[in-house]
Amino acid sequence: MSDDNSKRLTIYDLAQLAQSSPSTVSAVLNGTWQQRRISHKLADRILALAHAEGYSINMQARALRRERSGIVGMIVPMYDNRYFSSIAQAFEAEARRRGLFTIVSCTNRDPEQEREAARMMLAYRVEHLVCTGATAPDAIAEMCAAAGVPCLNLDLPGTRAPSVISANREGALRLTLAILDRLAAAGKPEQPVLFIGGRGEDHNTRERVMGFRQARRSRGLDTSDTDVLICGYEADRAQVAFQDYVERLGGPPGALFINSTISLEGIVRWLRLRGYDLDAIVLGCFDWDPLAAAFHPRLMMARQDVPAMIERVFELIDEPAKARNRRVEVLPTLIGV
Amino acid sequence: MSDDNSKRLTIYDLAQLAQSSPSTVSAVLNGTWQQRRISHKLADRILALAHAEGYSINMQARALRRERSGIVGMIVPMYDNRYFSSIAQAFEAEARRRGLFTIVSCTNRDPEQEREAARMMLAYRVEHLVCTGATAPDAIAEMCAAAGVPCLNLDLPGTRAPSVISANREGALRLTLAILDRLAAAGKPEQPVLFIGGRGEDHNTRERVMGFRQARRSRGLDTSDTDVLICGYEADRAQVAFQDYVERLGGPPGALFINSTISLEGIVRWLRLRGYDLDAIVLGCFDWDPLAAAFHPRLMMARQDVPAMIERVFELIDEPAKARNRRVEVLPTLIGV
DNA sequence: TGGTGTTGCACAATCGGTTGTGCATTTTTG
DNA sequence: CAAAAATGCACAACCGATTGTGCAACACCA
Repeated sequence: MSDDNSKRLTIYDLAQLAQSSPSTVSAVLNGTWQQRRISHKLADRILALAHAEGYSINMQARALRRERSGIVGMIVPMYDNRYFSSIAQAFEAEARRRGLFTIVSCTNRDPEQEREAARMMLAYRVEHLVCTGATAPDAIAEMCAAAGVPCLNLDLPGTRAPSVISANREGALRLTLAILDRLAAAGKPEQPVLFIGGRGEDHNTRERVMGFRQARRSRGLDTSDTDVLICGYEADRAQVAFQDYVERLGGPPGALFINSTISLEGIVRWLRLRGYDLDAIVLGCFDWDPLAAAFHPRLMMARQDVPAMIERVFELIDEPAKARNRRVEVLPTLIGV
Repeated sequence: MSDDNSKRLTIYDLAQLAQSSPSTVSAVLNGTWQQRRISHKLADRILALAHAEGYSINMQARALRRERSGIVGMIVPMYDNRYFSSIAQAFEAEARRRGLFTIVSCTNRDPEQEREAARMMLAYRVEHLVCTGATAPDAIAEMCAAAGVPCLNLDLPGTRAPSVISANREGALRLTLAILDRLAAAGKPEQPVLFIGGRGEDHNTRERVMGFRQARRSRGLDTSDTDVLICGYEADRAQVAFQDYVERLGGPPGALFINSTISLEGIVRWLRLRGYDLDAIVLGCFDWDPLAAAFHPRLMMARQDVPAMIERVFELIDEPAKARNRRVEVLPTLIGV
């Protein structure tokens, strides 16, 4: 190890130590030395020296000169949720495989924070920006367009950028059918089924409601507006809305289509605290959580296929031409049916 | 908006447009223009121009010249876990408040990936590096030391860097006491209590086992080695180890101290699939998950105090002198007791 | 032996901000 | 009204890597 008495080692320092030139050192260290006809001997010497002295390249300098940062950015609403965190994790893993460095920002579903995060990412000259669960994806898409940076939406449709989303309608349809089957098997096919959770402005929620209604219609059931509670995702909201519903109905519905694990939390908490037997109610949740599955094996879940979605994202990244405002849908898989 | 016909706008372009000089533009844009006695009028004109043209600073250039990146790095083993993801989220939020940009890497508890992530972070010239749940924290600390970058450990003690950890022993002691109380209240104080999950090389696990034993000793109970199953954290491992234990014992123990929500997943899955009533077993878990709480209100959990831990981390960052290999412990809070 | 080709490397410009310094103007002071 | 001080800005040298280009030295061929 070198003495770190003052500054970090640069290629100029190495050049001096190796009695060579900065350009040669640079070529050796970035692997282009063969093209530059640097002798094997000198290359070895420089590599050994760099290693011995603990040289670390300065990525800012490289990025500046190359006019390529090697960074991809991702904006997520939050981490502490199995869905978004697995998205971030899968994205980072795939980016790493491609030699790209990932930066992720968490914007709490706040449009202002989203804009600010996008601004920073563009300032760091990300080569691609992927937005997940943003509230204002088009604003970000426009910033990216102005900067000439390709932008993708994940889990949300944007009008101004290509997007990869779950097949929300089809997934919801299948989940609903599974719920109805379970209800019929339990001998109570006529009991009410409640759709709860999500937001009205949210495209995913709207699609899922449509799938829900469509599935019921295919079974000859009509869906009253009072059986669709779009109360927000938050656990507490869902809990309050559900309690209202149960009080109006005089008891819990026969089955529930719960639109996210967050809402599931509120519903289950309420049911358990009131002493209801979860096994007596058919539960389906659009989204997946392994702990929920462990606690309630009969819980049906539409698990969004994160690995496949990330794969599609990179396919769109690879072929920007093909991507032109396309929308790719990925079918979630049903768990516990 | 400008025509983005070719490249991104630079301060040189702005200087030309404003009939001024790059240094003036730079000063105006980074807020030091008053010190440089730039007139208010000119500053306003340049700001308006920059805004109109959608100028975005190049952080690589700034970082290179300033020799300060404004970036802090964090290494976590994984995201898709409530504990680590909330750590990442809290860290990013606090860093943002301080005008720092955060980059997080997820290294899957793999020492090689950890080294690689640290190397990259140092190449990006992070100003601080915080390691959480790393398997080889000291290796990273040494890399940082060689680079002259302050390094902190979070949730793990390192010998070569200051660290912030949960008060594992005290937390485990309190959780165990709560478990024993619950067991006594259920009228079966003599039933076996099993400690399960975690890794032997893991400092946190060792401390928690000590707290567990200590609590039992304080109640006059001895702890047999067969009642401590250090089988790894993974759900499947815990499940298999637990099944073995139950088969040896001829039935489930009266109570369980489960060392992580990951292990909890395996245990609960097994119990439920075998048809056991969770309410008949006293369950305590070192770590917290809101969905688990919803499904099983009587589950006791030691919730690690992430906000407080992050606060301590930044205190150590602020006062490097004070930090000198200190170890700060933060008491987890008991949920559901 | 002179010309051509190849090998092996160094030079210097460049990426886009930052910042110490210098120098005209203008204003203030005695 | 001259000297001193303040104002307002531009110049140019960086930061550390990349890369087009140039040019010795040597090999090869006729």
